[in-house]
Amino acid sequence: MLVVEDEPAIAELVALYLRRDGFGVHLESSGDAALAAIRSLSPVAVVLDVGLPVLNGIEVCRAMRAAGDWTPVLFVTARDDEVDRLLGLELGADDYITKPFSPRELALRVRTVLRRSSGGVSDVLQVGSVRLDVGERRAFAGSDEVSLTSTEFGLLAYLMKSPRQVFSREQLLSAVWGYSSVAGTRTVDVHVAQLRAKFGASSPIRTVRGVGYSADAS
Amino acid sequence: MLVVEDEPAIAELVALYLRRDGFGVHLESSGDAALAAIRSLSPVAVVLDVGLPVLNGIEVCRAMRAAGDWTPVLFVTARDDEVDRLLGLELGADDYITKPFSPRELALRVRTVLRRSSGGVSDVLQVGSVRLDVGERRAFAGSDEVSLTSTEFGLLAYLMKSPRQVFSREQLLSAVWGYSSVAGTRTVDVHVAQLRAKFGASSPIRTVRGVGYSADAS
DNA sequence: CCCACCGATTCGCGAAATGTTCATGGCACA
DNA sequence: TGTGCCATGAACATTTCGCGAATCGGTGGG
Repeated sequence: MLVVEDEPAIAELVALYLRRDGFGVHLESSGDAALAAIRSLSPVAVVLDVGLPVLNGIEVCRAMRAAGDWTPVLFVTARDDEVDRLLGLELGADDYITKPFSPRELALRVRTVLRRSSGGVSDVLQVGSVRLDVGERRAFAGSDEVSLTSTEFGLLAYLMKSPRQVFSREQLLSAVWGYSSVAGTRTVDVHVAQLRAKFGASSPIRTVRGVGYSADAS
Repeated sequence: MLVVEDEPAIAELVALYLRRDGFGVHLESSGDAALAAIRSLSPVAVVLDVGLPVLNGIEVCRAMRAAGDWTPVLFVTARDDEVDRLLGLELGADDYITKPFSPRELALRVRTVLRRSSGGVSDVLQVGSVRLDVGERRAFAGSDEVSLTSTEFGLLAYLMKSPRQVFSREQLLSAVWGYSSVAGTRTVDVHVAQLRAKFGASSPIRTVRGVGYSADAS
């Protein structure tokens, strides 16, 4: 997954959410660097800001297509009038999203674009007997479905994306709740408790005293 | 394969994608030239822009049908209300797609149209006990027919094309209402409520709080 | 054995998302 | 031109969820 965006703050935020959804993310800030990266990295999809300086997103996409590269592209546009330009010309895109967007929305669209272009592979996470279908937003304990809220799902998904890796409460807050969150670190505990209650004995969340939590089979 | 489109940029792009899919593509930019080309080339299918100057797409199709030519036609329309006109006129259209469209989507539909016209298979979507005949635009709950408006049908069909996949309200608006739609996201809710009311207990629409909706059996 | 610290759990409030109803206005069709 | 259907958004009802505070439990060090 390649993200091309010249505003570092936005780029970081987007990367954060995509990584949380299990994508390997590489960042670029200019059009020509993007083209080089696309050639060398062969990403599964490209998130492309239209308003790049010098070589803009549309031109990058056109160059890719002209070179025979059909990697899925998702455009990010700043304003509605840019949308109109998109509408007329660049049908080479697979989807677009308008700023300001919620990172969650972006991640959803990326998955949709990938599913459309690659024939319906939905990404499934599994740790122990717990299974998470990210595309369908469903959770299972063995064969029983467990109903999770949005936050619970995001938290569990983030942990399960990196099994056995330990995350601090602060890490989890910024990753799952976002940078602008005002929630206290105790809130993480509450949701962990909630998850454990819902999964019972098969709960995959391990406490690492003095450090944080991790998703683990045992 | 004949593509009739008066905007050169779009025509070129569409041709690019169709050729990539192995079709031989011929381009025309006006209605009367299209009719001549159809007679002389006998294409396997025609991609026809509704908004052509002078002789528009609908008239071209009507002329073809009147002349006994039942070559599959895929309409490209700029707006949803044109869709209604298409359906109301009950032309021999085999499918339609709204601008702006993803070229991938177009290629997909062309293949579907060709398959249908050669094998006579009408595509039917089914989730749980709800069945949607896309070709005839009819909906059924079990064996009972349910009467849907065109917006309701479009929404339900889009959801059922990707069962269990979750779509945000924004995604649904883009896909069903069109990119240039100005409708608010709550409008989606209203139509979901309509569909649920019409299908009652067998409603296939699942709410995913904080994310959106999906079509689902359970 | 006691104390301090950390984590687990419960509870209630406030906020946000969703469901539903209704009035308006536009558009197609007669 | 009149009629009726339907999309739309506002308004209201309802449910759900996030969050912090308080309490309880457990663990390890002194």
